[in-house]
Amino acid sequence: MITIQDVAKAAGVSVATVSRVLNNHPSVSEKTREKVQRTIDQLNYQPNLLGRNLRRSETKMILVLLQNIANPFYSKIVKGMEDVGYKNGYHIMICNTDSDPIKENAYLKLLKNRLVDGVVFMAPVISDEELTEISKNYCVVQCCEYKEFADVSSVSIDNEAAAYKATQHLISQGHRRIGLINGNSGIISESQREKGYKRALQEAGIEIDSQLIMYDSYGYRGGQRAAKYFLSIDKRPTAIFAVSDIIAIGAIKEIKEKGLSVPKDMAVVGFDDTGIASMYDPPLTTVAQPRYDLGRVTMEIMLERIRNNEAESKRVFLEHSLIIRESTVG
Amino acid sequence: MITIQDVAKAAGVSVATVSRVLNNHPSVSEKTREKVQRTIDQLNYQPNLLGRNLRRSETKMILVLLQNIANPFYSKIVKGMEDVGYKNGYHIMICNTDSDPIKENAYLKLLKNRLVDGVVFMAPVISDEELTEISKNYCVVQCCEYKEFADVSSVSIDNEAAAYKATQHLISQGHRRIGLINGNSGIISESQREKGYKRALQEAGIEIDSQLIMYDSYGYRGGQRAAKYFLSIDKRPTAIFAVSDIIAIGAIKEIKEKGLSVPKDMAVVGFDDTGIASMYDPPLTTVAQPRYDLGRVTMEIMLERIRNNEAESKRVFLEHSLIIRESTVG
DNA sequence: AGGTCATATGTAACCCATTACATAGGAGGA
DNA sequence: TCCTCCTATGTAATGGGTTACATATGACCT
Repeated sequence: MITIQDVAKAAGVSVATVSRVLNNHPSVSEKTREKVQRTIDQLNYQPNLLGRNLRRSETKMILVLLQNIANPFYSKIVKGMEDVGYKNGYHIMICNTDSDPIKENAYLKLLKNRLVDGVVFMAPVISDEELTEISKNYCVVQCCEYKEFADVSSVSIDNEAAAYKATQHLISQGHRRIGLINGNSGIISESQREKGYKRALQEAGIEIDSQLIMYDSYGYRGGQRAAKYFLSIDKRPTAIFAVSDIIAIGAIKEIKEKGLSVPKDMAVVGFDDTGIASMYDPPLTTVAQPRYDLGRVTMEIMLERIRNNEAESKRVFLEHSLIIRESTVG
Repeated sequence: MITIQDVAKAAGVSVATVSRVLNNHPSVSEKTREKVQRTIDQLNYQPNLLGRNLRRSETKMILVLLQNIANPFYSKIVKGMEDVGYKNGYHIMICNTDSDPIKENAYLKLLKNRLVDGVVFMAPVISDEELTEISKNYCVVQCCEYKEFADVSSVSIDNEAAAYKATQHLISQGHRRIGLINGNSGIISESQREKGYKRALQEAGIEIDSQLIMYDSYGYRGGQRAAKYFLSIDKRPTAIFAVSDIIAIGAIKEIKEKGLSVPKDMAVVGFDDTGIASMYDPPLTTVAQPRYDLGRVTMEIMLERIRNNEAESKRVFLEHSLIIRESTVG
């Protein structure tokens, strides 16, 4: 392996000068710079970042902890983070936690052991207090899901307002019995979306019927199960608001399988506007999150925090929008 | 920051002894070990991995280069890699290349700069020669897609045989005019699958009609465009083999939109058995790859190579299977 | 000429953990 | 008692950069 020493010797200068050339330090004469650069090129020298990282005590790596990359919701968010990181010389490291606290903890070691300069939590399972504590010593930002009582920056949409808008849309289509298929993993968006759903009903003078609120796992099967239940009850709903596209699609599949039509017999709204929403049959009405920007802003806040460790934590909410497609409008 | 020096001082031993305790070196007396461990716990000392990495010249990180994590095909593969890596103390770093040679090259710097111990290519854009060259000095494995003439280990399925089987299935359903929707990105699976498609036709005594072979970008739109074309030509095909599920779904959407039925008017086969295949309406007949195992085996070969740098490169082919659903069978 | 100052470069400490080698101290045998 | 050998521990070199500080060189001024 070629080291800075080898380059220094070959170029007839000291390692300090080579280092200065590598880092574009101004106090190197043009002549020397050229000579050193030529030697670097000749030897095809690549600085060993392990040495640099140790000395600088930084790695220019950001860890992104998400539940599972299988979730199509994440891809554009990660893209936003990557683009901003890349521009600033940072690399992104994506890791699946499977919402397993043990795994999450294992990855947090990378932070504590200085192998990454910061961590983005997409769905923290750690407690509010621990998260706040970690944030005192390390750079942490939350994206989309966040811990309400943790004093740690977060970037998300206003889930309550988004759910309110989605439910209102169903009401405006004449629906009075509207089912909610919520997740059951205890993340903050669930309770916020339920609040928005309830507020829309209340404001429209519709009584909240706990029979119409189902909790199941995120995913296709959860949607199928919930829809099956809704179709089985006495006064079945005429519309469903599902807190994710995949849940909504599971529900639609179930409804169609029963020989019913979407949206005529049952309207369905999803959430996230993942790729499948527009591809499905019928195309899905859904709440679009500004995914790229969620990632972009998250990374901007992260870099700000890395540069100024004293930066105050903040909550940022980005705009969402309701995308109306054929699953709710005949 | 607490260093090994602090621990040594507090415990009244040398740094060497602390290091030995950290690394479970046998030549430490039980008494000393306990004393040091107590101090470590008391100070909540976390070894700085930057120091360790520099000294050991390894980072226990593996870089996985894929085109884009948005592709649902990857998630289980990555899971397989992670599980094996995790068990062996390795972390996985996922990076999107967008098939951009510049980005790919930038990430390869992480390898050359020693920031990762190895690289998995899921879709190399680099040339066969360069790849072979890199593999001489660094640990590299290819997964799913690979460079045919690069002397670098790879793990994949037999794409030719899989496409042969898929096409044969359509033939067995009585189809004689079978369209192929292939990708146009030049990866090896494209030509292999086309070969398999052609072989199945030839063996069944069906003439190959170049009118029935379309090349478009991977993705929903590509599928739609190709289907639109197939529906417009004179002697339209009665079945389509698409080289990815998303392409197939784009095609189905287009077919249904024209008021035709799948599979009655047009049967469709996809590839990969991604989640959407079973969720779609109709559920999609597709070729399932052993995705978890592809990842698992890839990582096993990687670790083998890391441990024994002299290990020979090899090509591993895992079993695939055709999953028949309603998009081809009434 | 002598002094001041800026520029360019070198020397060596430093980041933190690992480990080869050295050594102290105790056990056991002659 | 003296010697050998083993165990436990310490000392210091090491990995590859970065950078504070020291110094050499030369320009410019009086």
